[in-house]
Formats: sequence, C-alpha cells, structure tokens
Amino acid sequence: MVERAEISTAKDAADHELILAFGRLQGAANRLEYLLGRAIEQECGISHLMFEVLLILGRAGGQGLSMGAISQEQVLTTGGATRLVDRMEAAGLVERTGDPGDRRSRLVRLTPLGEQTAVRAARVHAENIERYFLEPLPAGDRKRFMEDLRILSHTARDRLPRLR
Amino acid sequence: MVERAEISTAKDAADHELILAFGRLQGAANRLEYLLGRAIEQECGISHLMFEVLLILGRAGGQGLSMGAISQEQVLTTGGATRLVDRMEAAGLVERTGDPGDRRSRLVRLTPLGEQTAVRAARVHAENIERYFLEPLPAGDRKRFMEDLRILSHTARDRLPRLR
DNA sequence: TAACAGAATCTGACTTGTCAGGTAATCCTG
DNA sequence: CAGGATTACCTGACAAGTCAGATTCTGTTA
Repeated sequence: MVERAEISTAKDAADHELILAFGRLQGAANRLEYLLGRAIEQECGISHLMFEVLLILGRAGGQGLSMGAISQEQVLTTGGATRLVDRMEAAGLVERTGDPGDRRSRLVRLTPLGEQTAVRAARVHAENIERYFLEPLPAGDRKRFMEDLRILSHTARDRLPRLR
Repeated sequence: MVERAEISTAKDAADHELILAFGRLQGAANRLEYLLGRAIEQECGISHLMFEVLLILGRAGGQGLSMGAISQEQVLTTGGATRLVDRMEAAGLVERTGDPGDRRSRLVRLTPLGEQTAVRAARVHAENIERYFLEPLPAGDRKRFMEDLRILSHTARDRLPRLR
C-alpha cells in the first residue's frame, strides 16, 4: 500500500512506455523547433514567431490581415499579437493601417522589406527542414510519413480549442 | 529581377509546400503540447516543465540528480533550471541537498509529495495522450507511426546541439 | 603548495509571452 | 434612435524563460 508500489501495475507500465515514446516525440519537436528558430534568427535577424507572421501575411496578400486574424492563426493571445506586431512594425517589416470598413480594426500588411525578408527566410527555412527533418528519415518512408503528419495535424488542429 | 518574381520558380513552389506541411506538423505539436500541458496544470497543479522534471527525477531515483543533469535533459539553460527547481522546492515537490563528493554541486531529489504527484500526473498524462494523439489516428497506423517517431526523435536528438 | 584554468550553480537585467481589465467602435433590439 | 451587449484592439502587472557575468569549488601543474 505504499505509493511506490502503484507504478508496478501492468497498466502503469504501459502508461509509462507511452509517456516515454511521446516524450521523445515532444523532445524531438521542441529541439527541431529550437534549431530551426535559431537558424532563422541568426541568418535573417527575425524571431521564429515573426517568421510565421511574415508567412501568414505573405499568403494573405492584398489588403493584409487584421490583428485578430493574426492571433487566431498563431498560438498567441490577442495581447501577444499586439506586442509581436509592435516589434515587427518597429523593425520595418509590416505596417498597420486603419480598416476603412471598421474603425475598431487595423489591417497589418507587409512592407517591401517584409516581403524580401519573408522570401529569403522561407528559402533558408526550407533548406533547414530538409537537412534536419527529412534527410535522417529512410528515403522510402518520407512520403508516407508526411501524409501521416498531414492527417494527424488536421485532426489535432480541429480538436484543440482556440486561444483568445 | 524584381524580388517578387523569385517566389514563382519551381524550386520556391516546392519549398513553399514543404514549409506548409512542416508548419502543420509544428502547429499540431504545439497545440498538442499546449493541450496536454493545460490538462496537467489544471488536474495536478504543476506546470508542464515541472512534470517533465518530476518524471526525470523519478526515473533517476536514488540519490537524485545534479542541476546540470536536469538542465541537460530539458530544453532549458542552467539558469532556467535553477529557477524552475526553486519553484518546485517552494512547492514541496523536491529537495536540494549538497553533493558530498563535490561541494559545488547540489543533488535534487523527489520528496514523498513529489513522488505522489509524479505518479498521478503520469496517469493523467497518459490518458490525455491516448485521447488526443492516438485516438484520431487510423487504428492500423498507430504502431508503425510510433515506430517512425521513435526513429525520428532519436536522429533529431542526436543532431541537435545542447543548450548551456 | 600557490596559482590558475575550468566546472557547477546562482543572480541581475532583460525579453517576450500571458492574463485581466480597459477604451472605442459596432451591432442589435425594443 | 437610445442604450446595452459584443467586438477589436491595447495596456499594466506579472510569469518564466534567456544571457552574461559573479561566486565558489575542484583539479592540475610548475
């Protein structure tokens, strides 16, 4: 009846194995994210989150996106988005203009510098992904693995509650 | 020669696809981590990183681990480890004692409360992993997928430089 | 054994996120 | 159309990391 004894049941042993395997996944994901984020920071002078926002804005094009749309695409609260865009604006990567249709809202749009940076950072990022993520995988597994990830990422995304 | 034109090459299109696919992976990993971390916080009253450290210490057993060993197992600098263990000590989950063999070093060890919390949190965590991570995957794919992850996590781990 | 390089940890200053609570504009609804 | 609910964004207070440098101890070596 000592607490220690609990961890020796069969169920707990299976749990432990699951946690270990999943921990390796999380560890790998974190380390990869760290590595890729570092590369972008050093080679392009922008943070990982700034890079994400540059990509989002590049994909959106045209008028730009509202602050709310940006924070919803990221794992960021609205307050966090405000501060991130503040820094990006100070760095000359984006500009904020009022939305003519809704004076509460503000549209965020890439500057020419922001576009150049986005293109260059995307290239660097893709190279690093190939190098660190795909290369170590057995060649025959890559395609199937990417497909699994696609499925998984969608189901996970749909299940997870959004931030405010 | 306009910068915009660069993004329309075939290579850049492939890069873009790779970045998108990988972004989904990162997004899923982050959202899962967020979700699982939240569950642990709410149900067990400890942060995600505290949980990791509890598991590490539980696995180590015996004398406990030095601060350096803890920071190396985590994606944490030594300064960050100091502050995390400070909070865990204040919460009564661990205790720090001097290492008799090296007076610079300090050994961190689970308290009885820390052990109980580790066991309980591990159970909650395993349940949540199954619910959010494995369940959405097609049943036949789970085993193979876990194996891929195992391989990948090892290669990624080996390639990534350690923090200080 | 004195001196110095290196290791283990801690600390001050800072960064960048969260959270809760503003403020201004918009949308309903009687 | 007045007035309350809601929406969009921002801000002050705080949390929890990073980083560089200080402190204390160890081990080697001249």
